Amino acid sequence: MAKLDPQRTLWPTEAAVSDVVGRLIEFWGFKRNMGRVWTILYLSPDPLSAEDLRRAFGLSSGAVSMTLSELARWGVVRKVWIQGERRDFYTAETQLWRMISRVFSERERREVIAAIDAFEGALRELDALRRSSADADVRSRAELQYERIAQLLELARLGRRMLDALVSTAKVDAEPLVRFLLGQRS
Amino acid sequence: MAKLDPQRTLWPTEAAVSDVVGRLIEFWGFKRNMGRVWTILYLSPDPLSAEDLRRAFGLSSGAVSMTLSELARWGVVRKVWIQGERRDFYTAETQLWRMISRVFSERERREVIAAIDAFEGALRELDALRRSSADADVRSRAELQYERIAQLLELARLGRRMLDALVSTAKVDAEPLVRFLLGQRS
DNA sequence: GTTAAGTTTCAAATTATTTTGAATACGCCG
DNA sequence: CGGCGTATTCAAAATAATTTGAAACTTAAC
Repeated sequence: MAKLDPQRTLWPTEAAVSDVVGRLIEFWGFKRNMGRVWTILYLSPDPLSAEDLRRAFGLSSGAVSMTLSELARWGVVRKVWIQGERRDFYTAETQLWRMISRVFSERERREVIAAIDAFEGALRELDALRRSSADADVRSRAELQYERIAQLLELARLGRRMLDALVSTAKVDAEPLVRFLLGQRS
Repeated sequence: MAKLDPQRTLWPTEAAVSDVVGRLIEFWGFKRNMGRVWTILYLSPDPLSAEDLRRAFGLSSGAVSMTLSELARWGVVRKVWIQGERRDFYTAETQLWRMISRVFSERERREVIAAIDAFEGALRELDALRRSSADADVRSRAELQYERIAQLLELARLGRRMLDALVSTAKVDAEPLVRFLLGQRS
């Protein structure tokens, strides 16, 4: 019914771009197929069905289903209703910046916060130790470790601030950050 | 000979911190053991031998050797000579910021640059296509893809600028960047 | 209510990564 | 040179991650 043009085979540029995005994303800790599937949706003028994607990459139906639902969980792909079509169709989120900030705020932030907690806990224990231990060697080792872990903590907090800045910037508009970075180099 | 105190067993804080760093680093695309080993070296007052590390984590000698040489390749761990000791000893790079910027500049940058190249190549092809194709549908699809890939390219370039800023900042001193980020939030 | 197209799930198979440990290489010392 | 203590390498084993495909499930249409 919908005048979709379910392309059978990928254009060379589509193949190349989806591949490079897949690689980038894999490097980033996601599955390569997530990047490839997202890219094809992103480059498609119309929403595509699971079947279209299956054909495009020669994946199994199961793999496509799982990849799509994972992409949906990250909010980078959406299901869309198409008038008079039985099957589901999918589109990519096209606001790149929003996409990235969502992932940052959900995933990276969680990791960094866990690290911060662990560092803080370790600092507390080492502080107790350096005050209470009878053994001078232990005290001095605790001292050193305290200093070093404090450094790690500082770094982790910097990371958290960066993520927060990125995310809150993205909520409004990417421009300010972009402009800052441009300025930085000149 | 050297009055090292090759601890047999890790302190709880060492175990906890090395674990969390391992996780963070794994998340970042390195092996967990790289993070754990680096951390123990970082928290040690004296250089440690491969054997010390093997014992600390219960790894095989092969694994330790490989982990250390990988860490050395990334420049985050160094071999040190110890007077009158036969075996090799290792210390961690303690300048965290320098460490990170080295990894960024070598690894992330490579990836981003590859992506930029691929995007530029795709844009050239699509440009040719939208000018030359006889088929209006093809032209309009090429048009759309051109726009979208241009977005990706812009993003990738932004990423490259961020990495460059980070790295060049780190070369001198992390402070400016830190201060900027603090300012950003206030 | 039944059928059929489409989707999701999940255990098993495949594939990729990491670890082991024995063999080999290295380097120092007498 | 030869022996000893270590370090490195690498094929095989273990483990982890991904993919498959068939069965179970959902939902729209009749």
